[in-house]
Amino acid sequence: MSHGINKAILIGNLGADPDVRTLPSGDAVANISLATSESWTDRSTGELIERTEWHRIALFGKVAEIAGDYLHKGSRVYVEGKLRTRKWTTAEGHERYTTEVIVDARGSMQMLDGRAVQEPAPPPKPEPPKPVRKARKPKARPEPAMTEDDDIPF
Amino acid sequence: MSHGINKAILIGNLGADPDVRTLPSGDAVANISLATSESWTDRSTGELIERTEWHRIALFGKVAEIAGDYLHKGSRVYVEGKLRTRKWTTAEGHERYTTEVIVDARGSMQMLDGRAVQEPAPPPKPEPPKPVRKARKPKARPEPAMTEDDDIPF
Amino acid sequence: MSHGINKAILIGNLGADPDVRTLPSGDAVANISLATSESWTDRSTGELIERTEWHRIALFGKVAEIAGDYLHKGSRVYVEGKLRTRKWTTAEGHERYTTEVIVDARGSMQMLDGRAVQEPAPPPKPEPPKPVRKARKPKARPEPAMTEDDDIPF
Amino acid sequence: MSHGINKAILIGNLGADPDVRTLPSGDAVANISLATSESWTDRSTGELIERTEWHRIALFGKVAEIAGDYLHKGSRVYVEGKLRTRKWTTAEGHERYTTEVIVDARGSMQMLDGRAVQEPAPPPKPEPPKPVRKARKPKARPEPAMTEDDDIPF
DNA sequence: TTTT
DNA sequence: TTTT
Repeated sequence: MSHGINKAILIGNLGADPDVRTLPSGDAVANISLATSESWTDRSTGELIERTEWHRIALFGKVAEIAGDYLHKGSRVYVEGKLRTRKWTTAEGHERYTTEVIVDARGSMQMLDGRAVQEPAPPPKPEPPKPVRKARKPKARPEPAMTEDDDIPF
Repeated sequence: MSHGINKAILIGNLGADPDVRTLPSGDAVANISLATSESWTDRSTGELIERTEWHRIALFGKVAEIAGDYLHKGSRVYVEGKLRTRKWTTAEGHERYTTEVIVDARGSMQMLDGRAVQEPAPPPKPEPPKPVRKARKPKARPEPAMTEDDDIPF
Repeated sequence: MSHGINKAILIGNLGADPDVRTLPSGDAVANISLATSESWTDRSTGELIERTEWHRIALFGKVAEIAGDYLHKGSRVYVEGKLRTRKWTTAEGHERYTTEVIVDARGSMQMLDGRAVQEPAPPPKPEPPKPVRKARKPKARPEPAMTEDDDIPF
Repeated sequence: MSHGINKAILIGNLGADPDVRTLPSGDAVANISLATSESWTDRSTGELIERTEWHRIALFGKVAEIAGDYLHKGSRVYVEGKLRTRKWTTAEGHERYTTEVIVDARGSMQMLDGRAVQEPAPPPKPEPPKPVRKARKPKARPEPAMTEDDDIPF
């Protein structure tokens, strides 16, 4: 029952370790800062220009736990989510707006670094929460066994 | 030579007529405010919730001109671009950040309303041969009348 | 636990009414043929060229029911799904491969036509019975109640 | 002037080295076979299922040359292009259809392997700026030396 | 500020 | 035919 599409697709590297917290509901939230960059050659000078863009990403639920467990500063990830601009208040009481990419059960995150454990694509779920509490400790998890038996058309 | 993907895909409605300006370079810039909305049923109350998200879009060049010529308040559009957060200064001299979706020659915009002239032709490309046919010059045609006797493989 | 991204995003018009069936499991499957087109000006002749591409889409579950209820020949839709190439056998016993865009609970479909609800379809023509289910008559659904006073940043 | 969106976004691994050819026009074409996979846990048996999908990709022009120079069997890549189903004829004179993802100047390809490196990042900070700086000319053979020491605000 |  |  929604009209409209709101989608962001990013591939970039984390500027710092994820900031993981647990909501009162028990759900995890992970905030990460992701850098994407593009470069081009200046037409007049001929020099190569590079520009880096920083994105604020907020992951919720299962994907937040995975982020907390496996991502770290420098990690390269694929992220798919939706844009959300939220209002917040500075310490001085001033209102500010920040735009983030929200990755919940409808979105997805995938690690693109060498070795990594990802996540099964879970079905739809409603919405992301808000209030935040404390961080949680990352835990090392074993690699899951994989099976296969594909039909290969080509 | 860029590493990273920075992509936003939106379908929504304009909250107001486009604000079109001309840069010193002569290029056009169109700013639009786009609403996307999503809705879901609250699990506890069972009531239908709707949430609207507003996006700032900045179109450049040819696509900005098209926006200025054909879009208006209420128009539904598809927009593909990249995220960019830029710093600006308030009248009081305070710094602020705003995130926008930039639609330039690498991005695209398409009108989804009834009648319409859509997107500018894509950049140079070495296309492979294909079943091709001529089409009439556009210029405000009535309805897309999307039925044809194209060769349908299935 | 998946590595890789497999995503297709299409906006186009249906070449025919959806073909809706019910699986033994009771789940619905809707097959639609979707046309997307692109056009460009030939560099040498200067004439406008248009090319139409036809896509086979298979929708599953809830979205298949919606397709059956509201889509018809000519409908414009947004579709997001994954590519799948499947093997099938011709009446003569020859193997063939067909690539489709699969839209399941992880994908999405959205109608882009003005009014979602179309007029009742014409009476069915005499045809041999099959595991085919007629698309249900469009039922007028209640307008989603507007709630929420979204915080509007701009 | 095109109406419709036809987009495919894939991240996967090459099943074999690229097949690169030169068209009569002098343009390069590279064909690659890309595997994406998804996995899930079977609800009844509880076992982990994995399914691999193979995609045929045809790259044209500059991106085809890059593919030929740097990609090889096993390479992980991001690919964005459009779907195209083309007719061809078997040695026995039978018609067949094959769907491919076409990556031309409007599409894009990015290598996700090896040294697509991250760098030592500076300490975190509150707000997202956006620096622009020069980067060195890329060299043309060995490895795409995709690395930089971006200034990271977080 | 949009739209359904 | 890839990868984890």
